[in-house]
Amino acid sequence: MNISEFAKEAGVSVSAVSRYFNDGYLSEDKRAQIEAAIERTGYEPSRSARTVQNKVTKLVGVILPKLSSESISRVTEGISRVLGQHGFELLLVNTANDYNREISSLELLRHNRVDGVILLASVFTELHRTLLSKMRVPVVIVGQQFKGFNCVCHNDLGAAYAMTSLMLEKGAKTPAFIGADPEDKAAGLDRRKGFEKALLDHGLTPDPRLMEVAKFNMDSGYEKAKQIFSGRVRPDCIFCATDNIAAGAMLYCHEQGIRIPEDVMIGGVGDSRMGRVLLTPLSSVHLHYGTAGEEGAKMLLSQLRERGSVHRVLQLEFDVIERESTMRTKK
Amino acid sequence: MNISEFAKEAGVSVSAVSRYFNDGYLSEDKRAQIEAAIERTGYEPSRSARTVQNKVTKLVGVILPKLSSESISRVTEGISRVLGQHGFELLLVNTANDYNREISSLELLRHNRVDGVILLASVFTELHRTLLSKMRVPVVIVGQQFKGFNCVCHNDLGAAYAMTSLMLEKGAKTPAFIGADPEDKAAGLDRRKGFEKALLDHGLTPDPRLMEVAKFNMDSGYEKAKQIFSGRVRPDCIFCATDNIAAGAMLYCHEQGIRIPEDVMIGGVGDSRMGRVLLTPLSSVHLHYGTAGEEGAKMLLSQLRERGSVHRVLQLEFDVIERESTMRTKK
DNA sequence: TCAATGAATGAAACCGGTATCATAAACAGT
DNA sequence: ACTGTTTATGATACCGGTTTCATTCATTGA
Repeated sequence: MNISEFAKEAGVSVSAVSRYFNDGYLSEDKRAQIEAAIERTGYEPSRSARTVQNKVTKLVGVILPKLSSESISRVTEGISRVLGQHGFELLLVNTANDYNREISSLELLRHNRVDGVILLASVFTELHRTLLSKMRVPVVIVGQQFKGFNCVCHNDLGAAYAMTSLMLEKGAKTPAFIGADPEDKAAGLDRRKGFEKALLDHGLTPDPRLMEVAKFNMDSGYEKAKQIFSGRVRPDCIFCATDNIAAGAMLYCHEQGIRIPEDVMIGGVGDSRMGRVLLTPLSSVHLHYGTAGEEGAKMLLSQLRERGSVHRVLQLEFDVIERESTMRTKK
Repeated sequence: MNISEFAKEAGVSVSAVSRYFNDGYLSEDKRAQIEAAIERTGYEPSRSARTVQNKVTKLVGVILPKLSSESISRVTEGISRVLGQHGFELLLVNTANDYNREISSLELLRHNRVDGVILLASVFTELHRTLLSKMRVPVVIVGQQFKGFNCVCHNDLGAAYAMTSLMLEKGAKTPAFIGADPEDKAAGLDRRKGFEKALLDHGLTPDPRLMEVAKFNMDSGYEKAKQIFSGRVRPDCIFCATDNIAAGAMLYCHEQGIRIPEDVMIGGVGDSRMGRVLLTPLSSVHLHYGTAGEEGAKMLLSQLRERGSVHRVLQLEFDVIERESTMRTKK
């Protein structure tokens, strides 16, 4: 059923129906007639037809590298919470960590289809910059800081610094590091910088033999821990850039009979649910993923209200959560 | 830029441009002219305008109760994989376990906006049936079996039966059960039935004092384990309807010095990543969540091709994964 | 009493596309 | 040369809405 059929059914003009759905001048009786007709027929105006005219889709594109990650799903949940409250829906694009798909989905959303975009990317390139600045709709980046764009990010450096310091202050002298791809500025580079800064501030020098780069999963953490422990220098604590990596490292230690925290302390970042039930409960840094999603969504909404307003960067702080894996008594 | 401006820019007629994007008769030179003009201007036809005409949105609505669950995110990943390959995108609706939002999102997607719907619901009511049968677009239900509709589900009963049997065959005589809401037919009711059937087939009778219903999280599993162990009858194995519940139960046992698997075996369902790194690695049943999502998407695509084809139900099988938590030697 | 104001109304133009249609040109068959 | 078929083309109606516009009608103020 289209608007003119419906108008006939309701005994009013097409314009009146349109006004009903768009808050125009309309007498009470017509309003009532239309409401009654809706009750009878279940009529609902076509979204696409409306969009042709007023350019509003009430849809926000969310581009993410994968779904089955606790941090990402928490962010997305935050996004959907806030956008839902404002009558927006989510167009989800899962790039499956594929650089090309990330680029092509940006292309896809460039003109069309969505009112705004929230991007959860890990690695940013020049092509990103080019595409992002060509976007016709507002964009907010969550989880990374990218100059010249609206961002909601975490204090990754501070988080790594805090966790490393915690271990150093418990007496660790030969700290190891298992990090993530440094191309990923937040989880890779900044967390490494935080680790290194903590060492320097405590009178230690980072030892490259005790520093490894892992992938974002447990198995990789396991492998890198193995590599570190097969070297000459034996670490007495390991800072891992993510909880998943830490879990892998912990698994290796348990297998080898290396005691946690007596022989080696382990600290992670992310405060994942898993960390609490690990072989040894894992000390970690809680990042406010849900809040990041919510704030990202709010930022997008405000951009939607006043286009071209100044770019803002919101950095969220963190909480250190200490559990058994760093609970040494000695100072 | 709209189609007529673009047509002028390319030096061809509006019809030619439309034909270019819709595979009609078109000479090679015009095709080339249009391609060149696209290169210059970056023109792309408006989705909404096309939709008004041909009623196709290339959008599939996915309704789910939450995002931050491993099983759900794996299913969704499977869905997005298959739909993406066929040029569809996902309109995600997160109902946050809110019954009303589930209903209202079905209403929302009823006429408009999407070409099809994939529903991951936990509890089905009569209202669901009414709404679902009123849908103008094809619907596929994933994770539950709901008579008269297209479904992709797991063999929940078989999975529970297999895991329980595994423990019984290792000599367990007083099995306990921590299940989920029986309103949830798949994870609640069927898994309980599987447990009970395994007992009966092994000459045992289910003992209501050893059966509890938990929420879908660790804390609840912890509480219910506590409740069971504070009763008179002490179990020698616990079958838990989900890995999360099992993790909570395990946590309680460790705290109380109850040894796993020596004093009590524990088995779960879902084969979550967490299970592998628990205090005691957890035996579980692997359900093919990713495949379920993929098959659901394929089922929807085939419905989209031939509307009104017969309803089908696809039940996926499972794999029992044995880990330490049930590794007793004695028969 | 009469102009001015503002609410209410429907016809028609318009949004940005697609589909239909009549027509032209090119080619083959006889 | 004449007809029939295929390819190619642009004007135009149409999809289902919104918005503009001129017009009517009821108030209000002077």
